[in-house]
Amino acid sequence: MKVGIREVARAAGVSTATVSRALGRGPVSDALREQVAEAVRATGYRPNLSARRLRSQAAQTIGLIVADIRNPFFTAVSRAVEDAAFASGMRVILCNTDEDPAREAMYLRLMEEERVTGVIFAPTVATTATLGDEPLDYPVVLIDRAGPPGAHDSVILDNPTAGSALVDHLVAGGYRRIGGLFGSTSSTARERRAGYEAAMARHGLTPAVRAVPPNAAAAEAEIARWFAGPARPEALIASNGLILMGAVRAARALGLTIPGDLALAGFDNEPWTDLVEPGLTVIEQPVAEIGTQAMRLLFERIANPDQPIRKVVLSGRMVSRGSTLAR
Amino acid sequence: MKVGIREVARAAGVSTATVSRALGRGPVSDALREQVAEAVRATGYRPNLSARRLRSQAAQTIGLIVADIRNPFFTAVSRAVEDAAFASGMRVILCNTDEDPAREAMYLRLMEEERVTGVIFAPTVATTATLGDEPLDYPVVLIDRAGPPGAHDSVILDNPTAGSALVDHLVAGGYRRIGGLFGSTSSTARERRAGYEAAMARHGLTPAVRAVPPNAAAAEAEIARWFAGPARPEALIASNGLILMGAVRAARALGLTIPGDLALAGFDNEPWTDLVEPGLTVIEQPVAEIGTQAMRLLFERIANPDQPIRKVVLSGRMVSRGSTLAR
DNA sequence: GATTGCACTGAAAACGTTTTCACATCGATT
DNA sequence: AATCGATGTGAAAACGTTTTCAGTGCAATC
Repeated sequence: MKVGIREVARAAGVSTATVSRALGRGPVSDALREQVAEAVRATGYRPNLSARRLRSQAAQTIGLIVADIRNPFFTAVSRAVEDAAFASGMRVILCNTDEDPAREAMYLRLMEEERVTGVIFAPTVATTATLGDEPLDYPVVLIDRAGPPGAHDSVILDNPTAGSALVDHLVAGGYRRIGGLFGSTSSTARERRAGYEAAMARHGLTPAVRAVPPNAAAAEAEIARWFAGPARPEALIASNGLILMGAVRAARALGLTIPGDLALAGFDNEPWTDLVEPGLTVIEQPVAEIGTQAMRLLFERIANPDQPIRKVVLSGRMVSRGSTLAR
Repeated sequence: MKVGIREVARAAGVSTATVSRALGRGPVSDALREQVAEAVRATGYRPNLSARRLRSQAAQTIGLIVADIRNPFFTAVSRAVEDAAFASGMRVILCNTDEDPAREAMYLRLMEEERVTGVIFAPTVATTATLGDEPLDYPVVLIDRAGPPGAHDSVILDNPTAGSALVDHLVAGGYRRIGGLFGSTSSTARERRAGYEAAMARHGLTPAVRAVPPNAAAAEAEIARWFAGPARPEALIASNGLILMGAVRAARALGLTIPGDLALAGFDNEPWTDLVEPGLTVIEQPVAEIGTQAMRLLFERIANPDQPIRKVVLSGRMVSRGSTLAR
């Protein structure tokens, strides 16, 4: 038999309004509050969250839209987001887009139908361009990837600086022909590439970049093609953890020693990067911080919808390991 | 201005009932169906899913409760679950318990309040014991970890066989003093341990097991203690990917060569296990299959609540690599 | 002693849908 | 020609809460 607030009210000898107030925070006398608590216990009542959401017009739900939860970067961020959400009594709906703009659009629409409290979103460049066009009816915080300036709050890494830092590090180690392998779908990759190119120019070196879909297999294949040609780099910078993994695989497959034949540096200080031999030099991203800051921005935006757009830029930390040993 | 089904009905010149039917699958003439579609387009109507859920008593939501999404095993499973869910028009709420029975209980209750369609759950042993006590009002499919027999559908690995297989493999390679490092919170670890012990007995060897919290740091520390003592194993079996990683770190820290000083084998064929030198011998779990099978079981249970309890046991696949090279 | 204000309570409306029920309409069957 | 069943439609009820509105009682104030 189904027990609703009605049955609780009857059991406690009060009105449903009083039950609702006793359960939430409403002005109820201590005596009645205790009666209601007892009635809840006796009846085994569980509030129906759909009904609550409908009436109170507060979904208490946030959407988290990322490329692929299996990317450890997003995994870590999502964990932080979920912790923050549940701590505030909110649910999280997780969506994987596989970097597909059509799926991004679909999920953005779905979030509208869910009447979500807000969305945390890592968009592809394609979607980024159209993001400002028609306003969504929920606040959005962009993570990892920047949107058109001034349209949405965002929390991202200082990508240009990080990209430059890797170049500087490699140059200091005596490397000159430094190639770059960057993801083709995110603004993040573009910014890292810009930092790479700026640093290369500053050092009087000619950049050599290739863009790939951000996954290990694509990166590995691209490097194989690259090394089949004449202009082989002596060092390689990978714009994220998946591409970096592809690079390691490619080096193994080609029989290249690291860093002797090819120095390697990249992004994302994933656990395996110091387990391979030699360890990989990476820019570590403050993954948990990105998630919690995104939630903070979201909550503050909700509390104060008209405040100016904010952009939190976090610094990466370079972790220097054997893969970029000075030659 | 807010647009509900009411406004659409007015725009289309029909009743709200007709709009509802035209949007769902109800008997509506083609002419009106087109009128409604046009009105929806014109008004920019988006259905309110909370209202729909409340009225139709179908949450179209499934809960996924795991220890920690950052464990690559759960990451992969969750991705498969989410793909299957969204393909069926369902939402997924992801919950991390950190192996804490209190949080498990909390989330199980929360799922009740969400009136979820069903739950996919990887419980700790502590919760497993009490799972049958009070019936939940949604169907549950257990993954990775078995519950009390006959209480819930489940999809798990053939853990005893997998555990035995690793022992057999090591014994065939000439190893005798084979230690086992097993997680302390899951029935899975227990089953793998049982397989390990059975195989050891069969080979006339004395087992040496230690239980640890299932994370890399704890495993590493335990191995350090182990090797500080007198009875050092010459091979080690780790009951999951995190513990295996801890084992590798410990070996590195202790300056042990693999497999010379210590052979290593474990579970979960994560990408990094063949990037370390030497590659690690592991039992690969069909992670995506586990997720999709779980969803299938869930859907079939919903369609037919009274069918007998089912248990899908999947086989692991041994991937033999350098870490268990014959001595 | 009447009035004000505060703290609490219940009846009923509201949230935005789907579903039930009743009723037309119409072609096919008796 | 009357009846039936199938099909399409609208009015209104229902889903389970929260919130509004209108009190009620009681202590404090004038």
